[in-house]
Amino acid sequence: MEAYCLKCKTHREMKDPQPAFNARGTPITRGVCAVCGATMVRAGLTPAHEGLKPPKQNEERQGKLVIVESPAKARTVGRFLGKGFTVKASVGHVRDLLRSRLSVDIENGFTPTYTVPKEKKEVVREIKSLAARAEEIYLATDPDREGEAIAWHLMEAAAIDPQRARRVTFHEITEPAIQEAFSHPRAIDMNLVNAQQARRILDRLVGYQISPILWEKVRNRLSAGRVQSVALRLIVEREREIQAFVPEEYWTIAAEFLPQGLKSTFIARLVRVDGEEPKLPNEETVRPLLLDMENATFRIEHIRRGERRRKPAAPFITSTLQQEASRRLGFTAKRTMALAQALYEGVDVGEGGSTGLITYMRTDSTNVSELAQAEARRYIASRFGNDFLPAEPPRYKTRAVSAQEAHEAIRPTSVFREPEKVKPYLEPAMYRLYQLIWQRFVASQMEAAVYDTLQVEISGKGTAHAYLLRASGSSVKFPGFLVVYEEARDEDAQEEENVRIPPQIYEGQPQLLQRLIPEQHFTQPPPRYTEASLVQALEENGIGRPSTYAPILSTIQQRGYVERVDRRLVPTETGMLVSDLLVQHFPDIMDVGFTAQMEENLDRIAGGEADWVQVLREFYGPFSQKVAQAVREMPVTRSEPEKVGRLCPRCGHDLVIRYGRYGKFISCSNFPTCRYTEPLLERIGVKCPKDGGELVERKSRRGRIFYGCENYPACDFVSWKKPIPSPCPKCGGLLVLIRKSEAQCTVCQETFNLEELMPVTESE
DNA sequence: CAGTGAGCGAGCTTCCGCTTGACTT
Repeated sequence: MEAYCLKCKTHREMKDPQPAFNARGTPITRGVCAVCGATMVRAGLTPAHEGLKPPKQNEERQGKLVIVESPAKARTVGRFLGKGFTVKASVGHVRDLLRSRLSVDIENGFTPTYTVPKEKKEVVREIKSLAARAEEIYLATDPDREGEAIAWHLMEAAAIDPQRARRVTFHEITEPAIQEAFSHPRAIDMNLVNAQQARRILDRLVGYQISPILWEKVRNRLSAGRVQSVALRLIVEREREIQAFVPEEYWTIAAEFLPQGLKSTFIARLVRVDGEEPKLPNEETVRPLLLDMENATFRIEHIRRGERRRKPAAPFITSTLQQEASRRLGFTAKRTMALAQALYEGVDVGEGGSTGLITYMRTDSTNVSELAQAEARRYIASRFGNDFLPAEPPRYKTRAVSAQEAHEAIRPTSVFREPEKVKPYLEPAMYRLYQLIWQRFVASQMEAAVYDTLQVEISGKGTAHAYLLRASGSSVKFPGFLVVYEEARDEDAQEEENVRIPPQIYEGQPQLLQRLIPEQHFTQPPPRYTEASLVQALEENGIGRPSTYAPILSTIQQRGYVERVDRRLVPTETGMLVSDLLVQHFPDIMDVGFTAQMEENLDRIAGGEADWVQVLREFYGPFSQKVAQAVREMPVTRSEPEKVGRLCPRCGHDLVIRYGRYGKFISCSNFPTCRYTEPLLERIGVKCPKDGGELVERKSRRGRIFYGCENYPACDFVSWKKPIPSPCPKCGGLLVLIRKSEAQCTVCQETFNLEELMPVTESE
């Protein structure tokens, strides 16, 4: 008998043919290839099958198969379900459009062609074989649009009979939630799946039709997309605001008073002159007021005592975790997510085996399971006392409009695993992130902090004007959650006024003016985005998802649209150019409201009120017009590659700077005839301490920047930290930057402030 | 992640979202 051999890729003779039935009851013949020995299967009924009976399916099939998305989740769910259940992970999506092709048949109702990518073949194969033998199949992927689509793709790719596919969903990995879910299985919701398909196809059309225009008009390898291009636009627009900003001078006046009969003073600020808010644009307007105030008489007009309650922040979701880890720990979004992933997957903390320390880290929900709330309340009561326990567990509203709330908030899996207890088992960075998550969660379940507030108004009578000054202060009356955690202040936020005011003051009390404090200020431009504040802006507009915030930041930097300078995102020339071109030719897609509008349509598809093909059609009609117009009208700004000013040592043509996958490099302008290349080395204007050669910026194999001598390999001087031109004032050694404005000597280890070192700061 | 340190490359590129490895491209 002949059969097709997968290994030989042709028909071969089959050795040892055995009649059998496959898991679905189809008659087959199994054997081995006579040439290569690989296992062969050939379908079809043969005379040899006579007398054999196909296995009775329901007797053959046994056990229950459950599929979730994440392997770590599979372990936990497996523990709760116990014997009789096999829990497998799909490890995310199992099918997608090809990367190398559009894979969308626009003419035929936007029909997508899905493929199982190479790295997912094994997962699908295993699930397929388990599903064929299982008595019951539960698709327990995440309870959101993507999860529903993954369930459907699994069914398609692993040949699961729709009649047998039971869809179950749970929003938290707790025993009651899982039991509840399994008692109410349902069919796959094709409306939800279609909403996801519409999203996927729209993103593919936008990305794959706009990007090539940029290759043609601007530069190769550029990209555009519904999410990344709007993120870029935000950064570019902020930069323009900063560039256009004209600082305005203004002045403030504060006064230090000694309350009559007391010994300690306090400071109040001037808020009214003759009942009006004072306008103080320059020193000329300030001086006459100062002269008049110096001889004025002051007394306390009004004292307002009050109480202010401050509630704890909600437990973390992905965006707030990234923001807080950036502010407090200085982590990039990427690093935060890698550390959180490790905490989620589990660490050996001496409890036998590996223990998952936190719940899932890609979430947009602040919900907390009742079990975790109850546990936190027990912990708080025993550790801090009942005063610190609110009457009811607090509920936190999810801010983002487009939140899908498929998971819980990010919290420790048990509050009883205190940071100090697990510290010995964790890397320092992991420990610090765990501590942050633990503290934030415990605080979120605690009582509000209570402050005593005090506001004092002081009136002043001068010869020319009447004055009103104000001072406010507060003191903690009951710390509440503050004993555990306080949210970090944003670097860009205004300091809240808090003045120490002597408590024995009273209304009508005369105040002796000690001194006047005039201060010159200038209005400030809005700050550049940090990774954290950009993520916040994206989230507020419903752009991107928890799983994509960190990758988006990487993409716009990799494309050369944006650079990070001192943790701030600064657009490059290319970034500004591309953003402007896209805004001009694709104003709809570049609108920050585009995603929200798309989401509305997706919701209508999911709710059965709209047809997904129709939604795509309505989008694509106008969009394809814009694409055609952009192809025709977008100006070509492809610039000639910049000349280096040297000639190619091999063929004598000009050397030019080109952009490769890993950034700029030098090559011959006569490419492809001449293939000469060399790395582009940027001098930093500092001489090598070893041989006096120029120091240059280089990149390690892993992409990190370091500084070395241009004479390498003859000279092997290297430094991770950036050397600066001025020598150590103490020993003359080489100084390197250890912080933004601090340098350290590589010889005597002395540290110096940059300003005291260099009257002329280095030019960037 | 922590420690890490000197290539390659170009024209064949690209999207967003879901998830981990397998190893640095």
